[in-house]
This record gives sequence, C-alpha cells and structure tokens, in this order.
Amino acid sequence: MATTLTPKGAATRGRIVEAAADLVLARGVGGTSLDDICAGTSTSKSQVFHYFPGGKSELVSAIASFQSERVLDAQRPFLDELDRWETWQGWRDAVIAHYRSQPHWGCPIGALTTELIGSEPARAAELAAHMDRWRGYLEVGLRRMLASGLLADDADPHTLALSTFAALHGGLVLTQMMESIEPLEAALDGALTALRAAAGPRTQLS
Amino acid sequence: MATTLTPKGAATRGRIVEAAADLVLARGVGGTSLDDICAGTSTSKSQVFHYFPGGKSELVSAIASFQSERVLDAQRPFLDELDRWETWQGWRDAVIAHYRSQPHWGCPIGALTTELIGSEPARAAELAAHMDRWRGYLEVGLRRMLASGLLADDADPHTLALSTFAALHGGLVLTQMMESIEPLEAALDGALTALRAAAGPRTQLS
DNA sequence: ACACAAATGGACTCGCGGGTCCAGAATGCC
DNA sequence: GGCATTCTGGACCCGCGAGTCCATTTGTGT
Repeated sequence: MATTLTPKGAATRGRIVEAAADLVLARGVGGTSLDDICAGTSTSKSQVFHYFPGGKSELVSAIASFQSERVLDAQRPFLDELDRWETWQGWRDAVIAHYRSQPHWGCPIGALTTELIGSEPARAAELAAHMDRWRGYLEVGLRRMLASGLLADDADPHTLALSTFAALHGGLVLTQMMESIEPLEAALDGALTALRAAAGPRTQLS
Repeated sequence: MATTLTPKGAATRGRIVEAAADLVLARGVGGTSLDDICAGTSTSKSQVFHYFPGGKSELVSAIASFQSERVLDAQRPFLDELDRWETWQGWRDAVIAHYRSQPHWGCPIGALTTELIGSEPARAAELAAHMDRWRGYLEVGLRRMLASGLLADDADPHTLALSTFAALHGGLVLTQMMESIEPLEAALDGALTALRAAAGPRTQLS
C-alpha cells in the first residue's frame, strides 16, 4: 500500500473508487458485491485487493473520503464564507443544485454512516468525523456572525449549526424516500427561517 | 398464513417480531441474521418461516408495522391535537422523551427505510407509506391551525409539515451518529421556531 | 536487452446465511 | 380419549460473496 504506484495503477484505483461509490450510493454497501464493482470497471477482484489490502472495508473508507470531498467541493466557495446572510442563501442554492444533479437521491455520506453504525462501528466513526467536519463549517460561519453582530448576543452558534445541519440531513433522507427535491428545499428554507429568527442588531431588515 | 393461530402461536410470533425489531434496530437488517433472531428468542428457523412464509422480507415488514405503531403511540395524544401551539410543545417533549428512553439511538423506521431503498424497493415503499402517514398528522394539525387563524394566510401547511418532519428525522440521524439526544432537541427547537415564524393574526404573542 | 516491480486475470476455497424438509411434541376440538 | 391441526426442533441444501493464490502480462529503470 505504501509501495510505489504507477500512473496506470493510480488510474485503475481511481476507477474502482469512483464506480464503487456510484454503486454503493445506489444500492448500499450491503447490496453491492465486489463482483458488481469489478463488472462495472473491467477489473478483477485481485485488483481490488491489490489496491485495498483491507478488502471491502478499506474500499468503503476510500469511498467515504471521495464522496466527502465531492460534497464539500460542491458547496464551495459558500462553505468558507458563511458569515453573511447572502452567503447562506447561496449555500442553500448550491446544496440543492448539487443534490438535484446527483444520479441518485440521498446523501452519500449520511446513508453510508447509518448503514455502517450497526455493523462496522469503527468505519462509522470515520464517517461521523467527516460529517462533523462538514457541520463545523456551519458553526464557524455562525460564530463569526455572532462576533460581528449579525446574530443576537444570546444565540448559540453550536446549537444553531446543529439544528441547521439536522434539517439538511432530514431533508436528504426524505428526498431519498420520496424521490423528489421538494423535502430538501422545504427543510433548508425552514432552517434558514429559524436562523434568521436569531438575527442580531447589525442585521439589516429587508 | 390465513390459517388459524392459537394463543401460543400468536405469542411466539409476537416474541419473534419484538426481538427481531430490537436486533434490527441495533445492527440493521443486513447485520442481523435469522440465526441471531432465533438465538435471542429460543425458537428455531422453522418457526420464523412458519409464521412468516415470505421469509426475512416478510418479517422485516412486520417489524416495520410494529415499530410504526410503537412510535406513533409514543406521540399520543399530542399527535391528534396539533392544532394549538401548546400541543406542539408537548409533542416535542414526548418525541424527545421517547427516543431518549429507547435502548438504541436513531429512528427504527427511518433507518430501515434508508437501508432497504437500495435492495428492496417494494418493502421500502411500504416503509415510506408509514412515514407519510406520520407526516400526515403534522400536516392535518397545521391545516386546522391555518383554518382557525393561528397560521398566516399565506402559510403552506404541506411545506411546513415537510420541513418540520425533515428536521425531526435529521435530528434522529445525528442523534444516532453522535449517540446523544442533543441534535434532536436542537432540530425540533429549530423547527418549532420556523413554525412560529409562520404564526397568524389569532396567535397570542407571549 | 535484462532484471525486477507492479498490474492483471481468473480459478479456487470457504464460511455464512437464507431457505427447505420432515419427524415428533403440544394443543385444540368433538 | 381420539383425531386433526398447529407448533417446534434440528438437520440439511445451496448459492453468494469475501478473500486467497498463482501465473501471466505490462511496464520501468539502467
């Protein structure tokens, strides 16, 4: 694993992760066999174990990192600038646009995590860390808004970030069940409404 | 299956469903084998197939109905009277109390649904129906509030119910990941804040 | 050109878990 | 009590899918 990796090898590895990520998103970890993955990438099982000595579990971990980056990237540059109200709106739109354009419904990371909690707590913890990193961006933004007076003095950035993040993921869950983007839109709009209810003195009422 | 069922038989069937529900909640459908279930109930596999000819899939369906009733019951009587602001607060408290007292974190129905979507769309649809019935209670309450002037005229009960329901389930997802009740509390409080932002003329401001 | 490492294919093992079968024990009905 | 039906135990079958092994090909450095 720490051994060298030729360009060709890296490409193959990437193909596997990408295809596996798609399949897992569509059918879940339990519903995706290594054979399925091989079939979709014109590789053989020995390749998978060549690049992921830890087997399926390690592959899942790689998928998680891959999807995590993908999701975070889709929210940039808004994610780093959530210290103004306008950015929040832009962020909302970016999130919706991203999940609408996804080949399948639901959140790749959230679904993965909930599935693994029962069977692979160790991997689930990794996933939870990704989630928390994501949530952290929201909290940082809110913390800056509090400092700049855009939030009321008694507002709690941690709790607000948590509730916003929860709304987002609830929206994604329902989005997956109902195969519609509507729940996500409703959830995010609701969350932003709750956020605005904590607006502070420096906020300009439009 | 449509054949008669002696009291003893019904008891055994009940034991299986209950134990299976617990195991599935803790380890997921994929992580729970029929042998596990038998071990925990001092029954044998032939019993499972005797009472659930459709095998694991049918058992899962029974678990779903069981958990659905359990969850809905935990929210009564509030669930039927969500047409006043005070009831919403009581409902919030009941939901939190219920999930806090549960032996494992997370929503039994939500987790089941997301897991099955990829592998058993038919069963997942049943689950989704349970979810929608649940959400329906919220919408009915809001609709009555609109009619009685407790909500603003331009408020949309459907969307509001959707966003509240999403917040609830997002809270449950995070609750499971973080093994803490905090996210659920934050999510529900946020959702109620958003709801109150749609209050109408007849609402008494406290 | 040679040697060595990495990349690939595919056959193989093996345990787990869903599902089947049948014989015997318990129970309800008259 | 006797008959029918239901209930129960456990042995068995079988396929699927994770993981292993080795032989072959492709590439890379000197």
